[in-house]
Amino acid sequence: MPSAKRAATHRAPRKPVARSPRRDVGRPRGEPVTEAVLDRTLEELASVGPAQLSVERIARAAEVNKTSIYRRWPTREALVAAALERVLTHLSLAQKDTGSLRGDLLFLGESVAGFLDQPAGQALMRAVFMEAVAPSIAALARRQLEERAGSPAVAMVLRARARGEWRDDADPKVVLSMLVGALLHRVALERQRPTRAWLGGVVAVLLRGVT
Amino acid sequence: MPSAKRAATHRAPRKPVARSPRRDVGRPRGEPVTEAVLDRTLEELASVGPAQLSVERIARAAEVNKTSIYRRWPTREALVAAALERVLTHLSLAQKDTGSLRGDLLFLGESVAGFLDQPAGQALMRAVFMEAVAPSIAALARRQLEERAGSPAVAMVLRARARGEWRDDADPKVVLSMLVGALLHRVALERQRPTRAWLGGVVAVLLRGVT
DNA sequence: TTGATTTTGCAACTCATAGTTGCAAAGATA
DNA sequence: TATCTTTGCAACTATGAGTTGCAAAATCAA
Repeated sequence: MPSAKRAATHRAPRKPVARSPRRDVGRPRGEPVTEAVLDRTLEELASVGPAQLSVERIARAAEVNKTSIYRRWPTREALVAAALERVLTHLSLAQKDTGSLRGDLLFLGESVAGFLDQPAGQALMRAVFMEAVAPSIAALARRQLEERAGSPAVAMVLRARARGEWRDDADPKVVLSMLVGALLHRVALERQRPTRAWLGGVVAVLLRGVT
Repeated sequence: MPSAKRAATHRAPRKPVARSPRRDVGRPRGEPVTEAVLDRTLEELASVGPAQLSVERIARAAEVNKTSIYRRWPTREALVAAALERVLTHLSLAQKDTGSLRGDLLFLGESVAGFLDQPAGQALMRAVFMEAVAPSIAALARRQLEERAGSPAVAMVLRARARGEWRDDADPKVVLSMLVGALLHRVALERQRPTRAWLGGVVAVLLRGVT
């Protein structure tokens, strides 16, 4: 029974103000716990969605006590936000200079499609489309996505422009939103796999539209 | 205190089997109640999203007792499904023969954009992107959307083909998904209004890609 | 007007889950 | 070994989903 909340007996406390805990002593905070919980959260998010997500179920699945979750993240929303934030910070869309705009577009499309196929991608997509999960995290997601997806895309367009494959009046952001949007339509609305043949059709239209 | 659950005193009941209630007598089921509840449900769905949707709050907002809701729809999911189903059955995308493919595409795009601007459109979009709301209704939504959006689109493509504005190897469904997908990207991800200028940029790329 | 029939509001329940609290035990450092 | 922090555990409160029984209201038919 250490450190009664006031030690009301004798010897006044050294520091009556709330001191911040020092992190170099004591049992270390288990990284596996944090990781396991966030992983499970993502899986729940991807499978049942944010509406049916249950902290107690996550705790059971991660083999961790519920209190250990609430000690790290104050609310369910914060937990979801943390899980999504981790996805976002680890997100990096691959880019490659294939030598042709067609090749670059195909590569980018397959990269996005691959991400949307993972639990993290599913979870993120749902979160972004539902402001309600957590407005702040949805905003962050939009910012990060724009940033991460933006720079490879800009580079791609610059290369294409140098090769004379990109007309001046075609807005890169519009074209990118058409590619990604078509993928969203295919995956989330039609619930069909974005096959190579399908992606080829999209890229063909974009190519003619842009050169 | 009428109709004790068995009338255990005298005179055996005429029909011991459970008879279905006849609908031509008694107090009629209030249509305003149903309408108000579904309207409020859509608003809730559009504003706070399916995750935070509360039946009790809907009941308060619709000025109806909670039990009256549960007597019509057995669960929260069923309520959401009913609200969305009503949207779907009332959904009809306007179509118009403007005389040119560019005009037709612009009109279709603005029609979709207008729908996405309403609460019903917001609610539907969220539901479709979250299988978790109700798998069955999400599936229905996809089917209906394809059906409703498909036929105007097919007519549009036929007209364009007759005018020689549509090349044979361009898949109409792909092009449609690019248009709608770009709109989704713009509205849900970028959270920006699909202005006429922006829509013009999309249509310009599509036009060149398709002719 | 009365009786039969159905819907509605109301209040009181059960149950699951979000979130909290106090304490003892488990690890870690010095 | 002494100190410190994290963890598990059990018990708690609060809220909202979904249920139930009953009285009042509304409708039609005799």
